[in-house]
Amino acid sequence: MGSNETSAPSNFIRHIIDEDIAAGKNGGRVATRFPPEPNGYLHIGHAKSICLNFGLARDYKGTCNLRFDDTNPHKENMEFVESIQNDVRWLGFSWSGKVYYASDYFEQLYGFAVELIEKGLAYVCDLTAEETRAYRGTLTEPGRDSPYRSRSVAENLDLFQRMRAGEFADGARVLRARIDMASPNINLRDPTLYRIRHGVIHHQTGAEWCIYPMYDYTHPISDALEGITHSICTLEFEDHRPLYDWVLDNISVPCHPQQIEFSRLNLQYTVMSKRKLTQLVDEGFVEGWDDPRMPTIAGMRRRGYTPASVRDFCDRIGITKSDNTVEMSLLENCVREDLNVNAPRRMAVLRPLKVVIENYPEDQVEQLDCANHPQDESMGSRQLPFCREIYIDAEDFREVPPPKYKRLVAGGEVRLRNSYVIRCDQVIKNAQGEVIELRCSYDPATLGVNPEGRKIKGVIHWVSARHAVEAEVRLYDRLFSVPSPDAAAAKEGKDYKDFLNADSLRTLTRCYLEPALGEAGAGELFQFEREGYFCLDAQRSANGGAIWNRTVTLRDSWAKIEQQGD
RNA sequence: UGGGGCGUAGCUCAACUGGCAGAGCGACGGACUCUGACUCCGUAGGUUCUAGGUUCGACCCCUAGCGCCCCAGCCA
Repeated sequence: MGSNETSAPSNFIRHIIDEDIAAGKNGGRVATRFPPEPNGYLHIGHAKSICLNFGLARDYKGTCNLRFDDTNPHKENMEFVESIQNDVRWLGFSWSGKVYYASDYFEQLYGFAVELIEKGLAYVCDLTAEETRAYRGTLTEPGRDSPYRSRSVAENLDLFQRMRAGEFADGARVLRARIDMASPNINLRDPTLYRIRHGVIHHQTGAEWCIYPMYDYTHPISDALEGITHSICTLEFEDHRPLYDWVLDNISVPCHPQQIEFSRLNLQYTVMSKRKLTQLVDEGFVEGWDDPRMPTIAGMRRRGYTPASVRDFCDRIGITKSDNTVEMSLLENCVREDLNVNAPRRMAVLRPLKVVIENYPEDQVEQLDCANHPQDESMGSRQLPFCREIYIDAEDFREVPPPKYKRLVAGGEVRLRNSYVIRCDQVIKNAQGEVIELRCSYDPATLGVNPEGRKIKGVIHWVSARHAVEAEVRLYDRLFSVPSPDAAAAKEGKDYKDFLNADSLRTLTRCYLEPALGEAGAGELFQFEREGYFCLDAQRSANGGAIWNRTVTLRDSWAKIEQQGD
């Protein structure tokens, strides 16, 4: 849990709630709900909604229900039901009471439909889907009444009962609200309330029903039945609010929740629609819903994001009604800020270059005591073996250094982090002229102290070649090569998948880690000094070795300097 | 050419409902440093979508435009 779990920043929804409380509305009670459909994994956009709804309950001493909006069994399943609960819990929230399902209300929903029929406000319509569309009219032209609109109450009651009894085939009839086919709001042109779906096994209700209620009908009633006070959803449902209110105004429910809409989150260099994420998974563009490149909660967890960092992010982006696309750097800042404080330091060499310290005794090994965190003594220390052969990162040596380079160069000196100062005496190359090994010498007087009379500017990380543990390291980059894949696709007449970043995953094998990392457990996070933050994957590599996922790099001002030099 | 929304710094959001337009992130510069990290200090960046109007005074109120998003599932 985060260190400073205060209440979230204010926003227009909190203003509304403040006013409601001041006015004594709902007896000062605040009840929200998070209503996902179990047809996919939760993503960072859902996290925004979760933090909002559960955060409201937390800050106003109210309640927040977890309710599955499970009215379309064709697309839903238990894997999603379970992953969603998992992800909400992981984010650090607990729902009030039991887990709710819209399907819990199927019987009541049916009863309210009968009530609407009896009031002459709903009718069974025999139009096909195509005919219904044709009768609906267009954005600029009104629709026409269905020929079945004026059926008698008795006939509607009989037909609806027989729909439930399974007498009619899929698509043969639907139950529709009787509102206004000429409404400028298309959602009010006699929307469908129930459709027939034979042969699907619902994950909660099995084969009990062959008619299923629609979202627009189910949602307001579920909210009212649960005594929700503020029903918060995203902007695209704004047009549906009159229908939400119409349903509640015309049936006998105990209360009338207020629907409030806010804008969904867009994040640069990724996509957020469940349809697209499903496609990336199903068509194998990523390894699964929890692929660390995915903007899913499961993916971010596997990548090494912490719950606190995700919550912090959600607090910082705010809640408004404006369309928005948040920069990836904000998300990255949130993880770095958390991990900088909480992740123990370790050393790992990702692109090994052998270094032999020729003046160090062949059979000697020193155990160096190293702080686990430079600013936090309470994190303790660990032993780090040092010997004659070590590995450094190939990037930390240049035969011909670029300007401002302050790592190891031929004939130059550098500080080995937590250890001695060494000087490069000889560069050994293979037949192709590639540097394959360095011969160095160390200054025994530089352990824990700076050398006399000269300033060593560079500090590089290293591991003992004799003691290192080997591992696979996966470096992740943005999933897409453009900030807004959807916009780019639309503009260039391509598919969003055409903008997938081919280098979003770089796998490094034969990386060498300091021995202490050999004892890490799955999910553990460390800062590999000078490289970034890394998380041990629960999976093992093909040869049974450890896999470390890079959560995020360290901020890298050298990369900028280097780029400017080019 | 219907209906519903939204326009404040590069990005995301504030601005006590009419009283000197701010913050976080990012960018740039510097200090410090056994992580080119962290931390610290500083700088730049605004016609508040535009044009009128009301007012002593407008991001806020009024009028007219402009731009962008959403809606024609028996999806949610």
